[in-house]
Amino acid sequence: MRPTVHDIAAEAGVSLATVDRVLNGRPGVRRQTVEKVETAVSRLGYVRDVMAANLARRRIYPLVFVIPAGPNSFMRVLEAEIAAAMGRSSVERTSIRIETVPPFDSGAIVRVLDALDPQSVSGVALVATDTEEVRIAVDRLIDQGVQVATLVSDLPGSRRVHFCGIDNIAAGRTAGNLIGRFCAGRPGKVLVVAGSLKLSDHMDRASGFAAVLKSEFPELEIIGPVETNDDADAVRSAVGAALDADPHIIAIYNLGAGNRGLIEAIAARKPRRPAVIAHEVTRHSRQALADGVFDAVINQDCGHEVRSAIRVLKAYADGLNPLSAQERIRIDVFLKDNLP
Amino acid sequence: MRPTVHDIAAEAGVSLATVDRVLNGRPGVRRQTVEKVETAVSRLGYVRDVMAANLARRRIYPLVFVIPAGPNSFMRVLEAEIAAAMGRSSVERTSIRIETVPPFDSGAIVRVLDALDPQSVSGVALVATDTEEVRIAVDRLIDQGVQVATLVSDLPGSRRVHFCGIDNIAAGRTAGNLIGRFCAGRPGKVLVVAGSLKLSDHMDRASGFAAVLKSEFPELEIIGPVETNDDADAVRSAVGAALDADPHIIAIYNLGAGNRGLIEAIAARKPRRPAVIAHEVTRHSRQALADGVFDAVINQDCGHEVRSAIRVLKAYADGLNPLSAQERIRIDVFLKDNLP
DNA sequence: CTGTTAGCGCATTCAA
DNA sequence: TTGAATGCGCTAACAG
Repeated sequence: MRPTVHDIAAEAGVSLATVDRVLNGRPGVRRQTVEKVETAVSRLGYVRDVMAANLARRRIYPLVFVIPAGPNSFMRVLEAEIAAAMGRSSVERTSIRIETVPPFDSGAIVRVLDALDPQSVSGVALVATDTEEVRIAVDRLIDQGVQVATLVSDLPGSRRVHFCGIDNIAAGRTAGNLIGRFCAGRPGKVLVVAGSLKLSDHMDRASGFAAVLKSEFPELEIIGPVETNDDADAVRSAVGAALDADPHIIAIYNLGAGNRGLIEAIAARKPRRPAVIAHEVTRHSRQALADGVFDAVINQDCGHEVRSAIRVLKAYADGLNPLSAQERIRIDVFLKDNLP
Repeated sequence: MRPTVHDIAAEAGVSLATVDRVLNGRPGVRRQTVEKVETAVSRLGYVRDVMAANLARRRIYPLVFVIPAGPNSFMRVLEAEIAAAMGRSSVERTSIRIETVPPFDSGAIVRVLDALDPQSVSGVALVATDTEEVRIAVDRLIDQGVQVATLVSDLPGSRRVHFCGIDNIAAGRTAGNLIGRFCAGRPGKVLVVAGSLKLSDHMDRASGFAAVLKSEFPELEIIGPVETNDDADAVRSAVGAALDADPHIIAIYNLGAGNRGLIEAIAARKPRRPAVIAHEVTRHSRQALADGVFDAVINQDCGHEVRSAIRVLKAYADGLNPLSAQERIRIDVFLKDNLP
């Protein structure tokens, strides 16, 4: 039988309320008493029953997710995952709100962040654009006692408590490694397509990719990255133009969104067949894998990211820090055969 | 505010105890009353608070894991993950016991299964060998009301409630696809190494691999699978002999364990450098990826598998069925760059 | 600074 | 066949 607060109280010779105060780090207890309770705790090996605690506390965690609006399939999947989490909110004791903002619009993010009432929201998860004004807004929320985590794209230099996403440098390296092996020693050029270099995840992928090609596959030369703002039409014309202009392009790495445009540009230039790697499993990329248009897709499990964000935000709101192993998001590699 | 049993009781005009009886499907309630309660439930949209229920019930779930003993690194990692779960058992309300049995020994598995007291264990997870006697023992447990899930390797034809593992046919296909692309059209032979074809996961991988090579990479010819009982020394000599005997082997797929032997055999035959794919991230395979001896490792997250097994077994013990999306185990592909 | 007491939402005796 | 009362482990007023 594991020990309860009653056992601690008896062992320490104090009342339940005092035990509770110590356990929750509330003020109004003498040092002496605190220590008595703490020794009792460690002597009996007490661990609090979180479920009972939450039940008694009737605590709910008001959480806000700030994500880009627009047609980006990945972001829509992300939104669906957040919606799914809202469905579980009664059992997880959360109250989740989604705020969508125009993509790449730091000002809009800042406005949403600034409008938040720090009294009535315990945590915020946002897909950040990497700009100074967002950094300031995030740090201000932190100062107000709101827990903030970045989602998908990080905000380096800010004081966000956690980043729920993948190591994007490693993701870029992985893409580079795959492209290099798929080309198998054949020399040529690789077109790199990005959404926006104002996004730290895109920056990171580009640099990881370039590093691997330079050191391990020097026979491959990088063209780009060309910026498309994650717009499918822009991707289509950029890729089309590059392909038409340079017959030595034997591979393409799209490290941003707009896969639909990429697929169209390649389809229009059959039977030419570059090695292609893109990011995120969506309706389009899934189809492209099946059709043999894409060779591999690098993915982050956004369901996992959302669940992780919720766990992390709740934990920090309770003054605990989460177990890192559980919260690390994998860099998935999908071929057509191991698609989930 | 979400409705509670009190609200249901008031709405239906009955007492708490009656509501509870209906909710838990216990006998001793008139049809009339049952219906009154059920309409109240659906009208108010009541969902039971699982935490409060578990608190009141003081329920713990006695679980048994049956896994192979021996030096197989993957199994030792699996064991460590189970041990980690035991550490969480106070908060997860489980009581976990590990039973190790000699590898590939159906008789030993059956003995452990038969010795279980169905009254005092609510669920069993086992790494199954695919034989009739194990199937019978499992089905008998099921008949006795014990929930049984297979772990890592399935037991087709049995009535186990769940398989906690990957789709091994798809895993084999993935390996085939990667090997095919890494060879990039170059004709040659591929050596396939397996542990035991009495393991359904090994069988499945071999067939998936062969199917892809046949249909998509006909220029590659399969040698094997050679059986090694997952013994590293056996793998070393088998691979060494094959490599020495046939200079046309340009790739190796080890779909079983014993990676240490594989690494040694290849290292002894430098600078010959076949494309190599193996399974499971362990100390050895991790090092081999870093050294460039392995090109890719296909992995199943056994931490996820263990956690999933626990969730699933608990759910079935409560008469619920688990959410399939959360319980699907991914087929991970790791290069040296995206290793976790 | 410390203790008493009344719940949180649910399950479960024990009576009726 | 039904209901009243008690308690799970913990928190939070409210007193003292």
